[in-house]
Amino acid sequence: MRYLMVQIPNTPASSSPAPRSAPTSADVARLAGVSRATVSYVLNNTSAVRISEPTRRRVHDAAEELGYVPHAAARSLRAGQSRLVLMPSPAFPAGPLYGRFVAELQWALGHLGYTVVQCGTVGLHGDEAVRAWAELRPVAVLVAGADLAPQAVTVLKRAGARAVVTLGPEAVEGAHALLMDHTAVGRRAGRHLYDTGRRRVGVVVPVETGLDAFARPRLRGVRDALDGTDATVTELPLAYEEEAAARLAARWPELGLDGLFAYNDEYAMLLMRALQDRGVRVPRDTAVIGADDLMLGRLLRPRLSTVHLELPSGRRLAELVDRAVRAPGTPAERHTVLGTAIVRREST
Amino acid sequence: MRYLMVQIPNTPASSSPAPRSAPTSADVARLAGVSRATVSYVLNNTSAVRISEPTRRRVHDAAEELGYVPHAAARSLRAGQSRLVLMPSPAFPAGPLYGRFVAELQWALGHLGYTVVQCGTVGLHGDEAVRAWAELRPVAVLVAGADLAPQAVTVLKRAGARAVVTLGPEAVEGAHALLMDHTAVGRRAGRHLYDTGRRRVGVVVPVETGLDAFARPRLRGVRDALDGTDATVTELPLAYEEEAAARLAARWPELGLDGLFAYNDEYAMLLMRALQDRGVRVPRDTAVIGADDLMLGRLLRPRLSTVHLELPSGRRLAELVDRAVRAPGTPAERHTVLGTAIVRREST
DNA sequence: TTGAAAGCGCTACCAT
DNA sequence: ATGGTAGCGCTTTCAA
Repeated sequence: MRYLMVQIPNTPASSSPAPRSAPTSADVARLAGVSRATVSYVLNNTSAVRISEPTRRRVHDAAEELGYVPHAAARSLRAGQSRLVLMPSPAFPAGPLYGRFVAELQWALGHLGYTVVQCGTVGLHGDEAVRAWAELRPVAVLVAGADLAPQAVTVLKRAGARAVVTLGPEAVEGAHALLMDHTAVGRRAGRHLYDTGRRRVGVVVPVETGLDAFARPRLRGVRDALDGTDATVTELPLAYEEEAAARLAARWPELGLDGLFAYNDEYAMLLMRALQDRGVRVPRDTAVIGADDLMLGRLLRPRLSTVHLELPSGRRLAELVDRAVRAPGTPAERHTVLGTAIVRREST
Repeated sequence: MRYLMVQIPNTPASSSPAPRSAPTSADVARLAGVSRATVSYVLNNTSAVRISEPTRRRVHDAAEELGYVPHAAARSLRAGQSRLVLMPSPAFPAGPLYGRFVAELQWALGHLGYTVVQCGTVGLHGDEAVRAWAELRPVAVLVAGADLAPQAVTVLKRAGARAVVTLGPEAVEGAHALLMDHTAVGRRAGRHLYDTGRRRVGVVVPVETGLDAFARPRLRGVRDALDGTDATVTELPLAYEEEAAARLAARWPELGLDGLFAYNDEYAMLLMRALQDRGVRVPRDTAVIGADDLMLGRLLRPRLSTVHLELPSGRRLAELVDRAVRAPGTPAERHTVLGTAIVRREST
């Protein structure tokens, strides 16, 4: 292998850009004694062009020697398209369910050659947030939760997003939708409580902002399930705090409820504990069911019945994204993807 | 306001770049009847240049009319530096503690003009992952957990990262370190158990990969605290599964332990439940203490004693990053940032 | 006060 | 099989 003297790279022509030392493809070309074009061909394995084996080796060696890492921004600027998939993190604290889903999705999209990044939204108004996302020119945007205006989709698409996908209770004009119909969760729970003989059903609705998008449909699902029966539905606003749960539990006798759908397993644990502390027997006096099928439900006594949620497969979603990116013209798909199943344990 | 005919932007000179329609600053300039330079001056509020008020208005109006969003990649290419702060998400499922910390940090860095993104690491070997990060040319990288080779720091710095910060039990050569000394957690727990009269102490060590970086130091902390006393320390490997906990609980009589530090509140809940199911009385037979001070600890019966963790303030970390970015020459700082405190409830 | 133009790093077209 | 080169969108210097 030959070694050449290498110039100090990036001697700034104008003084303003901060001097940087990351080796560029020009540096690799110089060291390998070839042109920048050849470097590009070799490192990208361009099939339309044949490069001789010795040249290939020289380029690879030079790249390794310099620790060359391509510049994604420059590449996507030239390509007119990035490989970036943007996932705004939801406003509410994400549970393990969502965490696993994201991990699986990142893995699948990674294998398809995309770079997935999550970005926060805290402290930005809707418009600002969407602008911030659009500045990154992602090739696709996946939004969990429902807070996306149709206009936002337009902005993102104009900024080059070839796929905008929402995961949430409602579809948005112009965007692909993975509809997670949370009324189904409520319907399952309501139906289960009814089938096990409960007639005065309370439904916890968290007061925490950001959870509304899920809590409202879950409540409505219970109403749907019990509509036209002799059962009643009582809405129970609840903050995720011990004191709030204790206050609610104190009112339990006057509420006279014999069934409770607690929004999810965590709120169920919170309220069930408060109820037990007040002497309410579960399930005899009041049956309790949660949702999400978290580990903690199995550890409670009585073991918590729950609505198991089947989130969409990350692999399938990755394929949807890839398809949409490759054929951006196709109309927005809508899939209903939320599987639900009752897991009956001891609390109902 | 005047309107001009606007050309179809981005008529591709060569056919290869995918045709795109995002308006550029040139489009804004055309519509406003000024040069691209003027557009840049106005939209960036460049103080070195005075632009007349009417011109400003025309530019702003044109930008709004077109829905112009600047192209971050082009900007950072020109600037030689991005505003991107990269946070690789930890391999293990992140709890609410970490979630709040990240949210606070994003907020603080956002206010300083940075764009924070989290990127996954699943399915990539260490080298590949670091390369993938480096391609994005982040101005700073914040790594939680300990899996960062000194060589990785070099790669990132050569790729333009002006600050590499690790948050974890160990410092890495060349990187700023926010040292979270988890032995302190173990020491607190061990000391507390000893002070409350326990002498045969078990310490849960999760078998889940990725947790080792925290579990080992916590175990060592307990050993440190009890070293030279008449107390014994028993290491208890445990998977986060009911069956594993039941198996461990079945061995409890032969283990003869009167104190337990369960790694964190979740493992504490898991094992405490299994112990109670086998008739072990908590705290009488065995005292149990967790860590992280999660809500669920307050809901258990007996209420779970725990080691409360004080994570570093997001705002302070944001300031550290900003300082490091502005003055990249400064030597790596090391701060010890993990506050710990015993929260004694009923389980000890 | 504004405009022309260079060039950041990269890739793909068209020569050689 | 390789090299020259234009140009992606942006900012900033220098000139007008």
